Amino acid sequence: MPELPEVETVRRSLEPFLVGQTITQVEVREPRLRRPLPSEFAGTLTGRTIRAIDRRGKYLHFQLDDQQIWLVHLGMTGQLIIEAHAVLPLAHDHVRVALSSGQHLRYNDPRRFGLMVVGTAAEIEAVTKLGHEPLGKKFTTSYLVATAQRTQRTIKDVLMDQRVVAGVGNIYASELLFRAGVRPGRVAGTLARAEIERIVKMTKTVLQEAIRHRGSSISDYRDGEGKEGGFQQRFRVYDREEEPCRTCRTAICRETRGGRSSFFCPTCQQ
DNA sequence: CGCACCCCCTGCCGGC
DNA sequence: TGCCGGCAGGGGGTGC
Repeated sequence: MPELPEVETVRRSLEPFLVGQTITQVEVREPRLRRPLPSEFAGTLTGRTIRAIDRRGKYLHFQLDDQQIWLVHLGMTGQLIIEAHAVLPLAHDHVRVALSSGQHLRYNDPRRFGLMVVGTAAEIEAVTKLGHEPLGKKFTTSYLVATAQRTQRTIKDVLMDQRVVAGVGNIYASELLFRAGVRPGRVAGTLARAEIERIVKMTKTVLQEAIRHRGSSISDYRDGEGKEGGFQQRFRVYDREEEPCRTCRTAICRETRGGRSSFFCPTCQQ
């Protein structure tokens, strides 16, 4: 569910509550996430202090003592929610963390597509294998042109490949391609440089705008305090099949490839 | 190696 | 009302 803007919003919302806190107790109620949590997971986290919270792509990095990183990926339905006090476990609360402040952090994830790993930076890198940050300086037109030229995949598939650029998912891929005026099904290598340039620019614009609106809440996304985002009200194409394009009133089209939907305006996008 | 397909899991929604 | 199929923001493994 959560893409870069949602993960960044969660990071910002948790930061004031968690940085400087020591983990006093960890309860694993369901270890069967995308990768089973090892038996030593709780012991490894207990007693450590959270020095900072960083984000890389759709992953959160809780920086701990001794160069260790607690890596968290929210999958489709994962939530990290801070509670002022211990509360009774809710359905799908798989991991619960008590903090020195007396507050508690719940990891709730109905579909269990999320991931947690504790390890060094090198170990985390081997797990995540991410490309450039879309909002960073290295994500440039030249980089995306070069990447697009050595693949037969569609531009949307390339943008959603986390090894190419880290953090774009199904919603923002459709939204940024609308703004760039490029159809999601175009083969990446056939795009003109000017089109790639618009795509790179709109990737940054749309992600920044979505962060400003605290992400998109379709059904279950919430930030660390349980608050909804607002960017879903600004979607131009995502989940708007048959609805009029906000620019030209043409009906928005939906296409499915590999089980995932793409949305676009057949008039505004070539 | 690149890519298409299928799977993982639960919940919800629409149609019959 | 109830059941069933399809779909959902994620990623990974397999086999061609």
